[in-house]
Amino acid sequence: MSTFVRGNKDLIKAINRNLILNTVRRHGALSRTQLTEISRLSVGAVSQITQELIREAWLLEGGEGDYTGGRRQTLLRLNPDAGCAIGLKLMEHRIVCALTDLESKVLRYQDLPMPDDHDPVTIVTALTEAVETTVSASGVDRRKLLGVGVGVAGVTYPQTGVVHYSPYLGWRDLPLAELMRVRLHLPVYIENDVNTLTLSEQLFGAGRHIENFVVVTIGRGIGMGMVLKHQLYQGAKGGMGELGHITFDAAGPMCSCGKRGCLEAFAADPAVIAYVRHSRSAQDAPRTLEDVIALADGGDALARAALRRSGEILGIGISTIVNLLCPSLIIVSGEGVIAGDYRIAPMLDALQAHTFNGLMDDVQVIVEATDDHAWARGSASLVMGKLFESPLIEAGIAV
Amino acid sequence: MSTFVRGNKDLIKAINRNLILNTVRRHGALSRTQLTEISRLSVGAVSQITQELIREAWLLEGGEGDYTGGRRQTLLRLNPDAGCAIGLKLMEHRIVCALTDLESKVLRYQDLPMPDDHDPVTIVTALTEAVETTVSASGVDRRKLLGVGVGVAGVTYPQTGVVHYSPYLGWRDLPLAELMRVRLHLPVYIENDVNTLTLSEQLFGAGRHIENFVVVTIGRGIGMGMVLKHQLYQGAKGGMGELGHITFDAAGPMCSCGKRGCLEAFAADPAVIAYVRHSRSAQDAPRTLEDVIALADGGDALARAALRRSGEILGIGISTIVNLLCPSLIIVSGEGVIAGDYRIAPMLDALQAHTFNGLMDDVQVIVEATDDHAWARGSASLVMGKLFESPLIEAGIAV
DNA sequence: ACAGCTTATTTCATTGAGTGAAAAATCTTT
DNA sequence: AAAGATTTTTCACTCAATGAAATAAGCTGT
Repeated sequence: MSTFVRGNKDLIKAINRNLILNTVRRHGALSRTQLTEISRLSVGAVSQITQELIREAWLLEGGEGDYTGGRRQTLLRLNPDAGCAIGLKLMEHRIVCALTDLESKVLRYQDLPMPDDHDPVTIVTALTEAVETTVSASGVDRRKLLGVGVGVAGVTYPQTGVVHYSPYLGWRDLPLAELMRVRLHLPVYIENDVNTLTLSEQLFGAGRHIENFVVVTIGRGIGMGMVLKHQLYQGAKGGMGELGHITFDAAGPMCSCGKRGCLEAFAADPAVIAYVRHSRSAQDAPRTLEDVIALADGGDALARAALRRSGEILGIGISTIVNLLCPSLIIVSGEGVIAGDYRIAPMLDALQAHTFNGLMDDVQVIVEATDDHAWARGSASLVMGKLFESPLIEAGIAV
Repeated sequence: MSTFVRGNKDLIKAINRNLILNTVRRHGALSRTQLTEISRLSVGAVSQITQELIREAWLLEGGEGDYTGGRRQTLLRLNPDAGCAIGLKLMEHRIVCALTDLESKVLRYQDLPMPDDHDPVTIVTALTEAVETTVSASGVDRRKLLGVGVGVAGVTYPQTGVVHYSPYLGWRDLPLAELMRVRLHLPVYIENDVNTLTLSEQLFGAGRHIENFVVVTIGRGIGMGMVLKHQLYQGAKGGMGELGHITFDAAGPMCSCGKRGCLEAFAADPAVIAYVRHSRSAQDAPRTLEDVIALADGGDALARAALRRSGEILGIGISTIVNLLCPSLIIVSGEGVIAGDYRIAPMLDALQAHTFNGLMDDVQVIVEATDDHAWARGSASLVMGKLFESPLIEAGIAV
C-alpha cells in the first residue's frame, strides 16, 4: 500500500526550499533574479527562502554577476561545508571509509581491515570506530556530520535499514542501520553497493539530471543499478538489478547461484580467468584479471579471445536492458573495466548489434573504472540523496 | 531537461482534490469522516473539497454507513457518469471503438474496417467518424465526452501525440493526436497499445495500487508494458518494452526486425505455427494458432512440442524481467494466451527455474486473455489516466 | 413523544506561504 | 553628484489548510 501526499503549507515550503536548493546545485552560482526566472517563483518567495537558506548556512552569498545596466546581482552558491557525510563500503576483507563534503569531495579517507569474525557486535563496533576515527582525524566539527551511508553487496532493504542477504559477509536480515544508529546517534542509510554508485552518478556524475540511466558494474560479479523517472529504482523488496543472473544460455555451465547459464558465469572476471586457466599449465595460468590483461598485452591469443568473448556476451546482456528500458545513458563501471578495449570494444559492437532497430540511436555509453574512493563516495551520497531529495519523492507519490 | 514543481496554493488544492477523488475511487464508498482519517486532511478541508466535487458532479452522495452510536455517515462515491471516454484501437485491417464510463464500463462498442488507403486524411476521417457515430449511437450527451485515447502497435510519442513508427500501418512520424484534436475539439491521447493495456490494468484491473508490475502480451509479437513506482514507464523517446526483440540466442534464426535470434522469432505465435508447418504436408499444415491448439487437443505431439517450447522460451524471457526489475506482479496477456496450459505451464516452470534465488517468492503471476474489448477499454483508459493522475506526476517531479 | 447521548458535518477565525506591486538599495554612466 | 537601470526587499493581499466550536442528525431508553 502506498502513502498519498497531502498538500498543505508545510509541503509548499518544503517543495520550494528544495527547488531553490537544487536549482543552485544544478546551475552552480545564481542570483536571486536568475532564481526567480528559473524556478518561476515570485521575487518575494525567492527573497524569503534564500534569506532562510543563507541564515541556515546552506547557501553562501559571494561574487557578483556581470554588469547589466543597474545594480549588480549578488550570486548565491551552495555551501559545500554546510555539512558532511560518511560513506562506508563493506567488502569481504576490508572496510573503506570516506568523509565527504556536500559536493562529494573526499575530506578524509581510511581503509581498515574487516574483522574476520562477522558477528554483528564485532562488525558494528568496527564500523562505528571507523566513523569516529575518520571524523576526528579530519578535524571537522562532528556536529556537521549529517549521516552515514553504508554500501554492501547483496540484497538490502533501504527503508528499514536491514541487510537482507550479504553473500560475502554471510549475513541474513541484519538490522545494521538501527544497530549503528543507536551507537552513533546519527541517521544511517543502507543500500546495495551498485545502487550507491548509481546514486552518486545521479547526484554528482554523468547521470546528473538524466531521467533514465543505468549503471552496469563488471568485476567479480555483474551488477546493475537504475535511475528511472529521476528516481533510483529499488524493485519490490530490494531485489532487482540481477543482471549477472539473467539466463544467457539455458544449457550453459552452473553458476555460483545454483542456476545454469547465467550471464555472470560467462562474462564476469572469474569466468574470463577460468577460460584462460583451463588451457594452460599450472605455472603460467593467470590468477587475476590483471594477469589475463598482461597476457593479452603480450599478444596471447587465448587471453584476448577470453576478454573478447566476455565483452561480446556482456554486450548482449546490456542490449537486453536497452531493449526493455531504453535508458538515455549507460555507465559501464566496476573494476573489470580495466581490461579496456580487449573487452569493451567487442562489448560495444555486440550492444549495437543486438539492440532493436533504432533504439541505440540516442543512447550514450560511458565507460569509467571504479576504485575504492568511488565506492565510498557512493555510500556517502546516500546521505546527500536524502538531503536533496524532493519532499514529494520522500513522501512517496502514488496514484 | 526536466521541469521542477513549484509549490503554491493552486498546487495544494490540486493535490488534495486528486487525493480525495482517488481515495474514493480506491475504497469505493466513503463518508467524509472516513476520508478525513484516510487522507489525513483536516475535517474542514474534506468538507470543503467534497462539497466542490459534489457540486461539479464528480462525487455522488448516497447511502448511509453503519450505525456507530450517533449521526449516521453519509457515503460518497465516484459518479461513473460524470464523464465518458472513447478508446480506439488501431489494427491492420480494423478499427475498434469503445465508449466507456469513468469506471471503464463499455457503454457502446463498434468495430469498423480500417481503410485500405493508409493516407493520413483518410485515416483521420475514418477515426473521427468512428468517434462521432459511437457517441451519437450511445445516446450519451456529447459534452460529457472527456477525451479520446488511441492505442496503436509501434513506437509512439505520447507527449506530442505523434505516432513515430507503426509497422502494420506503415506510418512514420504522423502527428495523429493533433490531426484528430482539431477535428473533434477534444483532447486526444496516443499510446503504444501494450501501454494502454498496462494503464487499464493499473486503473481498473489487477494492477490497482501495485507499485511495480509488468504486462506481457503474447500474440503475433511479444510486447511489454511496465508500471514502475506507480507510473507507466515510457523510456527515452517512447522506445521501450521490446521484450520480443531481446536476443535469446545470438546464433538463432533471422527475425522480421533484421536481427538474429530475437525472443519473438522463437516464441511468438508465428514461430509456433512455422515450427509445426515445416514438418507437415501442405494440406494439414496449421495456419493459425487456433489450428495448432486444435492439433494439440487432438493429441498431436509436434503441436504440443511447439507450444511447450514457445512457453519455455517465453518463461526465460520473462525471467529476465524479474531478474532485472523484480516487479511484484506479472500479467501475462494477449491473444496467444488462448493456448492455455500447453504453453503457459511450461512458461511458468521456466520462469521459476531461471529466476535468481528467491526473487520469485513474492511475485504473483496472472494469466488473462485479451480481446478487442480489452484493447479498446485500454485506449479509453488513457483519458481516465489523465483525469485521475496526480498533479505532481503531471507536472513532472524531478530532482 | 422526547430528553439525552453520540457521532457526523459544517462553519469560522486563525495561520502562513506565495504573489506582485511598490519601495529601497546599489551600481554605472554622465 | 545626478540620472538611469537593475536588483533586492518589503508589505498588503489572497487563499487553502487547520482545528475548535457550532450545528445537524441519528439512536436509545423512559
